[in-house]
Amino acid sequence: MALGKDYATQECSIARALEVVGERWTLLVVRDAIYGVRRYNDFLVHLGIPRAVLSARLKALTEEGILDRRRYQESPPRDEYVVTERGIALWPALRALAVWGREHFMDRQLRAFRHVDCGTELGPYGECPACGTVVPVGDVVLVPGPGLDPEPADPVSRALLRPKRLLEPLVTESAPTGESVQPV
Amino acid sequence: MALGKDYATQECSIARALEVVGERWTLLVVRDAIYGVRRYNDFLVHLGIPRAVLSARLKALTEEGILDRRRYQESPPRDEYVVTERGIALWPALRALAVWGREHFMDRQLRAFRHVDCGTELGPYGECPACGTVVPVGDVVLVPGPGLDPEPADPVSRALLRPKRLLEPLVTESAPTGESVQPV
DNA sequence: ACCATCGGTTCGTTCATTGAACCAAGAGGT
DNA sequence: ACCTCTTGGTTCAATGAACGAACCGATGGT
Repeated sequence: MALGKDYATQECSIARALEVVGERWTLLVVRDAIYGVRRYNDFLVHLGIPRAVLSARLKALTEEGILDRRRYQESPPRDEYVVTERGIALWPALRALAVWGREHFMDRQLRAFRHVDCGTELGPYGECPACGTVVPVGDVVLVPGPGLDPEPADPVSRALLRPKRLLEPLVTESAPTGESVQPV
Repeated sequence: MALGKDYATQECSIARALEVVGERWTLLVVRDAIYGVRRYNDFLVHLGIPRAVLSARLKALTEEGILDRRRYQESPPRDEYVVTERGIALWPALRALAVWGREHFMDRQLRAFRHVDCGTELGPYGECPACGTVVPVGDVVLVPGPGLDPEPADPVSRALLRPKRLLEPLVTESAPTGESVQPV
């Protein structure tokens, strides 16, 4: 989708990749999908993305085989978007971007990624320094760091305040009406 | 530049990175800079990018410390854009994108990256399988593969038909060599 | 004097993004 | 039956970015 008209003249697999995931928001959608976000509304509130753009991105990512749209209940028919192997394969690229962004543009660490087997923080290539192996995405735990807003507005960010294994579906506390919260 | 307005709400180093290099064309400019492209006109013809967009990207990348603009001759005053350490640090991300793009969307291999010391093709994380070390970008050779157009239109693509060490300034047919310029 | 090159800027058109409004199919309560 | 809420969208006018062609200015060559 990403403007194939021009990138197509490039004989380069980087350009080819960017045609697929180079558009605005796209990589953030994939990131969220790997974090376990699956529902339209969760993407919406977590990303703060316009609805029309989200619909377009989900559609394109599904067509490219990066997300898989599937029915998760029939009663009111509802679909969820689950990241595929092809989408999971973007993890090294996302991780490299995260390492670069943190190294060069962030003053504090927001989150860390740890190997679920031993708790060791992953190295720059997604490997576990203790075990000496590349850790599969499903064996990575996302743990919140000290620099994170302790009371974010959207339920997805709140769910991510607790350690979260990647790829596992995210459960948000969907509380429709009044209940106990807010000690100021 | 890259739409900080919205991504800024994201507490995430991936989003932060994409604010800097997530705009259209930006990562391809960085790729070319790592390949050794330094001159405005070489970027222009190799990327097929509109001049106004190229000017904006070079300016933004320079301001972010990813490129360094420096005078390489005085007679007609001419500047070149040289990739900095911060830009070189994007190499793992570019490489991960290239691996993903080739794996999932390309039928043939266009180029290969080899370790200059031993000629071994790099592994997915930019490591040399033979030497067992991560290869610094300056020790990588870009070699053309079989699927490449043998007679491309622009001089930059033609120059890249021969093996080319990364980071070394690219010399095109018409351009004189910048002999006095030495990296640090 | 004339033309070419390099590195841009300017400008009108086209295309994508944005945000607000609207829509529709259940589900649940009264 | 009726009203209302939730979920997952679509539509639309306004804005902003990208595109491509034209133009510009400094310099060098003939």
